[in-house]
This record gives sequence, C-alpha cells and structure tokens, in this order.
Amino acid sequence: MFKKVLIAEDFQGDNKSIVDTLKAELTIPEVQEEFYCDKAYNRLQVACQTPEAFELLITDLSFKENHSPRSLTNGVELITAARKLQPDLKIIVNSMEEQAVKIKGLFEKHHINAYVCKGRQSLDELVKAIHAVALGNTYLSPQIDLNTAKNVFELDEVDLFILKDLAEGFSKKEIRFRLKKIDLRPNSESSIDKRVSKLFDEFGAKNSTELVAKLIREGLI
Amino acid sequence: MFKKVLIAEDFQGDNKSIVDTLKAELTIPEVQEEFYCDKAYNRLQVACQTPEAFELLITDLSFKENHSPRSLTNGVELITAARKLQPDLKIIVNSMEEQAVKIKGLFEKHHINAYVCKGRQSLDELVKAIHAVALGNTYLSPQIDLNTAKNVFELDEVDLFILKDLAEGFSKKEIRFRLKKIDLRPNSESSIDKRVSKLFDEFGAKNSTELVAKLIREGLI
DNA sequence: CAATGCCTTACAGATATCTGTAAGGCATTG
DNA sequence: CAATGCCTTACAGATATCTGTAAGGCATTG
Repeated sequence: MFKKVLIAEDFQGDNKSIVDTLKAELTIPEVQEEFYCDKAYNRLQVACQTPEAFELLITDLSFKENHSPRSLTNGVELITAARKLQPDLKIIVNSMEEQAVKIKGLFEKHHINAYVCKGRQSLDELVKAIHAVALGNTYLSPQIDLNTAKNVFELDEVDLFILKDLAEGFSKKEIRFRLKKIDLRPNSESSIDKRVSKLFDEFGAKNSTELVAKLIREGLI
Repeated sequence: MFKKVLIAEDFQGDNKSIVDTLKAELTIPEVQEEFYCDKAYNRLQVACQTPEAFELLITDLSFKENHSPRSLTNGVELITAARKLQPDLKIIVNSMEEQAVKIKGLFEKHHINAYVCKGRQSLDELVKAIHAVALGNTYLSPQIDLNTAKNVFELDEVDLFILKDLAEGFSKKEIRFRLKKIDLRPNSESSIDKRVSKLFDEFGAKNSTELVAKLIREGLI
C-alpha cells in the first residue's frame, strides 16, 4: 500500500470525506490535502526533493476560481505538471465528469491510473481504485463505458474559433474577417461554410444553432 | 438546536461529510441521510405521522439519474413536495449552483431558509447556516450576491418551447407547426419572430445561435 | 362608445445561411 | 510528368432569418 498520498480537491466536503475514508479504511501513514492546484503542485515539488516523495495523487478536475491568481487552474494542468515533475507518480482522478471521450483522453494522453466518478458510491469506488493502483492495475467507475467514446472527432483550432464565434453571434462574414485578422487559415467564407456543414454531419445537427447547442452541452466549446 | 435532521444528497462524499460534521460539531440527537429524493420524501412522510417529525431538511439540488424510475427527480421537486407535506419544515439547500437568479428563486418561491454553495468552506458554512436557521434566521453563502440577479426575465411556456426547438435545429416555420400541433398560442411565424427578437434585446444576443448559446450556458434551457 | 395600449398576424425587403457545382492549387503516386 | 485526391475558394440559387410597417382584435380607461 501507498505510504504517502496527496489529495487535491477544492470542495471541503469531498476533501474531508476522502481524507477520512483513507485514514479509516486504508493503512496509509501520510495523507496530505490541498484545496488549490498550485499548492498541491508545490507540495509535490518540495516532497520530490526529499527521500519521501508522494506516491499517489488523487485529484479533482475542476477547481473553483478565486480572488487569488492561479497558474494551474484545473486538474488536467496539475496532472500534466505533476507527470513532468515525477513521471512515476500514480494518479487517480475523482471528478463529476461523465463524458467517455474526456475520460478516455485522461487515460490515453495523461496516463492516469484510475478514474472515479463522483456519485452514490464514489468513496467505496475510490478505495477499490487505490487498491487496484497499488497493485499496478487501473480502475474505472463501472458506470462509465469508454466504448461510447466514438465521437473522438478532433475539432482543430479553426473549427473551435469558428464555433466559439458562432456562439457569440458573429455572422460567417464577420468570422471570415476575424480569422484573417489573426492570420488563421483557411478563412474564406466558403471554407467556413464547408467546415460548418461537415460538423453538421459529424454531430448530427441541422443548422448552426443546433450545432452550437450540442457542442456547448457536450462541453466542447 | 434541532433534534431531528434529514440529509438528501446523492454524492457519497458530500453525504458522509455532512453527516460526520453534524455529528461532530452540533448536538443533534438524530441525523438521517438519504441518496434519493423519493426515499428522502418517504422518510419525511413517515416521520410526519409520528410525534417526531423532522425539523430540518438539508438537500442538494441535482440528483443523478439511475436505473430505477423516480417520481421526484431533483431538489426543487423534493422541496415543493416537502413544503406541502410539512409547511413549517426548515430547509437548507447545499448545492453547486452559483447563479443568483436561481438562488433568489429558491428563497422567494420555495421559502428555503438557507443556501450553502458547495466550495472550499461549505462544511463550515453549513454549520453556520444550521445555527442561523435554528435561531429563525436565514443564511446565504457570502460569495453569492443576490443583487446580480437582475435578469429575472420570465421565460413563459411558449418562449421555452421556441427556444428548446431552436436548440434542436428546428426552423421557425417548423416551430410554428409544432406549436399549432400542441395548440399553444400565439403560433404565427411572425409572433415567433417577434418573441425571439425581444429575447435578443433581453439577453443581449445578436441572433438565434447566440441566444440559444447564452441560455444554455445560463442553464435556462 | 371613442381612445388608448398591447398583442397577434401578415407581408415585404434586406441579409444570412446552407447546399451544390466547378475551378485552381498542391502534394502524393505511379 | 500525368493522374489522383484533397483542400480552398468563388459563385449561384434556394431557404431562413431578422427587422420594420401596418392592420385587426381585444381589453381597459376616461
């Protein structure tokens, strides 16, 4: 079992219950907790220079904004920074995120070791996840089905720019000029039309309004 | 202080930490917890018929869906049902919702006694809220500013129908027929145009796409 | 009951959206 | 280097969107 674990979670209730559960149900000598990504990263960094580095990081994905400026603003950024600092660190993500595409990305791109979805059994699942990861395995909440993550359609920079502008009410003519302004190509009206029409097919939308609505609901823009 | 409290919260971590905090920091003889709205309502109902009814309900707003069918699907429905059953019941809402408009509505329409926003101090705030409510006062998380809730523009049934249809990619001509079909009026294309244009002004949108985008982001449709 | 205000509707006209066709640019392939 | 495929762009035409004007219906007011 792990000897030194760090928890990064901004909600007091979740944070406390994770700490309590780890202390009550697992024999981990040292459990530390933080409410901010930056502070969590600092702890990792400091511990890394001693013989007792952290062995496991349990982190949320979203962290509420606050008056104080942040350099790491969310779990993904924390994970990226942590992996760079300490490639062998085990990472368990504990979040409300339920979208298969995003969770798949965490495993594939960020090589997390487990994903626990907040819910009615999440503490029990977290304990299972820790056991699995300690044995070198991965863990994923059973309600998440990664096979539904078909739609790994990659929205590139231009797609995202167009979509965000559409959501802000710009016409395609305006978007054309806005693309030109920042020298992003292709930027003809026709190309914008073509791209958007392609996205209609891709996401099963009949027009721009439906497309933007769907993508906002899926959290992609 | 309260003698009998019920907690309705579907996330295990939040649920556990609230129960633990109440037991550790307040002298409440009986704290019960539920993970489903329907089950919480049942408990209220049963207790109501005995001399020991619940005095305080602490509830979340959103409850995850599940295989089992539900008659009460969210906190607002639970609150409505509970108020009907037991008008003098004190209610504290503990949720992630941060939108002033919605929280204002909870106080004004549903007469909740306190609102605690999940965050870095929410357990401490919850304790404060319980003390306040026990003394007959209300409590609101300090980061919420109800004065920003200017936009209490009421979307009526027809507005909502039109907006939801727009978000599903229906054209105004199609929406016209869909309104007629369910005999909802006004339903001329012209009236739809007029209503939508009014909403552009109301929400500061330049076209349908931006309007729908804004309303989805604000959680109104 | 005339005047007023508000809502609904029809209609018109300017733009915007969306689809389809075709031509040119460019890299890859045989 | 001709052939191919893919992307970009221009253009055209059918609809859809959005705004503005005007007329009629209806309730309220003096």
